[in-house]
Amino acid sequence: MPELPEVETTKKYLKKYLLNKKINKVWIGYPKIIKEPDNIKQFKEIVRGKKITHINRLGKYILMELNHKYLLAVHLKMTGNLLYTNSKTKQPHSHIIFYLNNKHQLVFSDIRKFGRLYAGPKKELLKSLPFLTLAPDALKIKFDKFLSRIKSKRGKIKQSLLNQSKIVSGIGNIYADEILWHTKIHPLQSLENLSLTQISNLLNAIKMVLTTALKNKGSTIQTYRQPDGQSGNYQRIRKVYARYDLPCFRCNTKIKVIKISGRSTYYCPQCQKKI
DNA sequence: AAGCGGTCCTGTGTGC
DNA sequence: TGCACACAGGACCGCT
Repeated sequence: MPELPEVETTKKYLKKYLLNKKINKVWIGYPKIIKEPDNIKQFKEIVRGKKITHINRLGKYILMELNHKYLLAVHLKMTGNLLYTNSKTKQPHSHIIFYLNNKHQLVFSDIRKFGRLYAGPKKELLKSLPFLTLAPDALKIKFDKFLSRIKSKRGKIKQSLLNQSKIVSGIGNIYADEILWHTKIHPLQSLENLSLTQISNLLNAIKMVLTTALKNKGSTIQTYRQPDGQSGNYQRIRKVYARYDLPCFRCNTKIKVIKISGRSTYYCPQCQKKI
């Protein structure tokens, strides 16, 4: 699933329903999901009996603060979901279940099992990888910082947007393509050749695309669901992602697809020219 | 520094 | 219909 808009949508929902709830019990069906600490007994000890005191987002991670002192962090990777339910029947692909003190459960489900959970003392966890190296949030960064980060790095724009520690954090494959289409920048454009105007347009497009996606509760291409099971809507208004051979909304040229570091990259060969 | 290919997994769609 | 293969919202790792 999930990039910043999907993670933020999930976070907002959880914040509404999970705050001040206590975790009574944890069920672990697939231990490899637990990345930190390395044994699941310790994981259960950290989490069990704790109250959820804050819920935040850091890049594509959801952070749940427990008793003001510990953190439970979740990365959904490609197909992970956090579902909030009071259903007694276990859904397929449920790997971790947190039983709460209000007859509800927080369920981590994930078809491909790439998602990961972390738990530990707050300060220590945030000082450890991968949290330590995350770039500023794509929705919060100011222009000066954005500019200086781009100017101090090299590489191609698409890969750079996907790299969570390079310029900003939160952008993934769908929104990188959407952002580049809106700014008319070719995905293989080098950072060093970006003009000041292009950099300014880029930041505006990042904020506009992510904010619009957020308003639409993210994109559901296949598996992303909000914690109540509902789909997002941004896929309906996307401009390029997964529109191979369809006409560009600006110029009618057929959308092309290429591979960039193994990821499908959609762009308009007419609007998005490389400099 | 940056860029690859491989890896972790399961499900779905396509073409023969 | 059956089967093989490519591909999917992410991100490490090891190598060049």
